[in-house]
Amino acid sequence: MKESKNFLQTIVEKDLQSGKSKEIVTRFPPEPNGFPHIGHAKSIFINFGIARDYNGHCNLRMDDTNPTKEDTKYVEALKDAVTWLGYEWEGNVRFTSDYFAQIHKYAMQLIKMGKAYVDSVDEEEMRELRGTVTEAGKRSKYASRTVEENLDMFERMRKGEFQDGEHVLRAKIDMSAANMKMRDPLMYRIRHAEHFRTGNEWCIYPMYDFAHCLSDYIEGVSHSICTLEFENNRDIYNWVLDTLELEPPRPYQHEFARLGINYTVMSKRKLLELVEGKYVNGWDDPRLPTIAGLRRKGYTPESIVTFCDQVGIAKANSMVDVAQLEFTIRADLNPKVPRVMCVIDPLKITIENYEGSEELNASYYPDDVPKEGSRKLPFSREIYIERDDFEENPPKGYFRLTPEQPVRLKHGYIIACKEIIKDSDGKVIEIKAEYYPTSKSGSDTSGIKVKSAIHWVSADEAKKVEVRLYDRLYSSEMPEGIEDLNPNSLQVIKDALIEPAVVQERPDERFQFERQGYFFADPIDYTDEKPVYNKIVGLKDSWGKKTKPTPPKPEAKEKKVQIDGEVVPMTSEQEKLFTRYKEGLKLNGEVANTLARDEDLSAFFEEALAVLNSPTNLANIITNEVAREMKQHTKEELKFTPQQIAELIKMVDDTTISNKIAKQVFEEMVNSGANPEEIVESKGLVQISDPEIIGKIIDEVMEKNPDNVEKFKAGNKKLLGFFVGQVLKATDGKANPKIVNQLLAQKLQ
RNA sequence: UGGGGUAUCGCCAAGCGGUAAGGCACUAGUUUUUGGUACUGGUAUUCGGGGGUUCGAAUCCCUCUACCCCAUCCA
Repeated sequence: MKESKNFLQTIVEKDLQSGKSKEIVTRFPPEPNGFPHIGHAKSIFINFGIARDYNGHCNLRMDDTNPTKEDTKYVEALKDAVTWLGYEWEGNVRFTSDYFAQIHKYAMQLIKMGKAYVDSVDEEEMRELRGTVTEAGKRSKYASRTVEENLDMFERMRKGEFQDGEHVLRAKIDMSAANMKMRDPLMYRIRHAEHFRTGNEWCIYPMYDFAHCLSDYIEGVSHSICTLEFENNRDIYNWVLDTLELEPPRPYQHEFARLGINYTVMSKRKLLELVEGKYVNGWDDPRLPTIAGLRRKGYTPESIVTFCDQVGIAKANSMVDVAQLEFTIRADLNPKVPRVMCVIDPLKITIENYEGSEELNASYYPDDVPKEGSRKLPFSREIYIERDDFEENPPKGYFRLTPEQPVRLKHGYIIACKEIIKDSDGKVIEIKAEYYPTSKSGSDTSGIKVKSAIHWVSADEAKKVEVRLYDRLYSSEMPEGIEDLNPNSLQVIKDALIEPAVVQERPDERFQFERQGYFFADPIDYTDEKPVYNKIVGLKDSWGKKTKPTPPKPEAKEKKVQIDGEVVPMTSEQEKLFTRYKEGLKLNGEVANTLARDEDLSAFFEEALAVLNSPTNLANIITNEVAREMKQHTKEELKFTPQQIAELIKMVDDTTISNKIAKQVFEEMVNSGANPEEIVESKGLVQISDPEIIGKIIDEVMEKNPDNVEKFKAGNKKLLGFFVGQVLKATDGKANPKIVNQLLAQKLQ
């Protein structure tokens, strides 16, 4: 776990501490109607991760309330994804369909409570009656059906007496609710369809909004974590559980932002389009962000979990850079996998002064990877190197083979170019070279310095393999559709050449092909006759970056010019109040403005003012602190009175307490409703203004932070705030900050 | 045009009235028989804009702006 907590962990800890939750129970509740992708991985990571972190448990539940879309093959894929990522669900896999009978009972209970009714308008009419975002909706005439009628109708719905769409069960909430979701939401609809688990047992199916909260409740879920788009549904979630008056403990819903990654797509619809349109080769195409695709490409579950951890969990919609994902797989594989040599685009080299052959001993791992293992590497007169590793007219900074520049064959000898052979088109087809017999790796006495070591394979012993080079699926950072597809996202190299040990010994399934990247033996197409390797990710390539600079990222978007909108004009009433506050009471214009525009605030102010004639200080605390409390709570919930605020400010006025203490006292008043004077007395909050006492504390603080004293003296004036903070902390906030500031400025000179 | 959210570096993201964490990316250097890795440094005088409160504001208040979600018998 990272050091900093995410907001869900904060909530969980708070709930555990307050006793709101006795035990942490989460659930991963996908609808089995599509293949899981890395977005699901994030949800799995969050739900299973939180359960693990707080010694709770996590259920795997298939939210199978819509029989027309779901299928058991998706159930398997989902289970597989969870297991692959290294998590275990509690008990059996749960299904919402397991709870159909119970959910049905709850529906009947709601009907009996008069909180649900059978509606019989058609879809179009229902939409009209629902109203719009700005206009209230209206209830249909069927909303007035009696409990008996509703019970009877609902029973007949269940028995299958009606066609799809003829009737629905709706919650009776509020057709004029500002939250559209609360305008009598549907709870059951008729669907004469075969369900993949319950078959034809039911012909009515609960809607998400009714089934989800109850399923969570039935399973004893404590924290129901979902994505942001369900924020509006939270009201229904709570309404159902509250209205049914279910025994505690009950679940609470919390939302986080779904994962977005650039250069790819995550929506079910777009993914389906790619697969069905054959733009990719099935759900496990390595270019896809599906779990199956990532897995086939060679990603490890560890790297994906790490990725989820690194990108964090928050409520801001965001788009993570694929580079972050690529980093996690490199970091995971680097210390784990063997290094081998594979030439993808071969160029023949004949070493003219070498006769015979030999076997070089080569470690699978570089010195900085503490793993054991080596193989024999055949070396001979004819070898292949990467075409890129020779340049007749090298650019500046080129370290590889050139007519003038020798290079080391990794694990082998240093060679130098003698002659370049070209075909009729001028293309280099072969290099005649010579080697330095004394330069053998490990026993080099030649004294020749080379700028780099390149990979190679021996011509006779190298094995032909297929290598599939994958690049990002889309060329656009935020792809819209198939027109943004990257035409070069897949490059199949049929005849790459690999050193023999890799396919003969098969020491691993993942490798680093030296200087090229990480590769994975394709789990499906690989055969001994035709080995196939998928490129997982390339190595970081700072040379490639220099030579072919990627199209410069659209440069830092300019700071948007902010246009001030129009401020709503004041009513004449407010205008009058404003003038009185500003002119009469000499209040700051902004403060007067805030006060005048808010009826509750101004009323509160007037009452306090009647007790204490200190308009400025009263207005300040009321437009700030009191305003905050009034925003967060209803008037009835407020535990403090205007008179008490006046009392508080009186103590500020006569310098008994500082502004800072006043805020502390106010917090206490908010919580306990106690009198300010009592709070000050019982907590001994009287302000310390004695320069001698404060001076001593300052000395102590300076002694404890000599480096910061230095920094301050060196010119880091920001640190004054740090010192003030330390002194205040040492006095529990009681030191008079003005005096602290003065004294500090003197002492730190 | 209501309601619900969100805004901190190129991309993520901590922070909850007292010195602007961290990761990716970028960049400079050291090590290196991978132009890899590792290591060391550099990267936000400023938190969407403007005001206000305070000794002190990314954090509290007011206001404006931008983006996302909501009017499926989908989830």
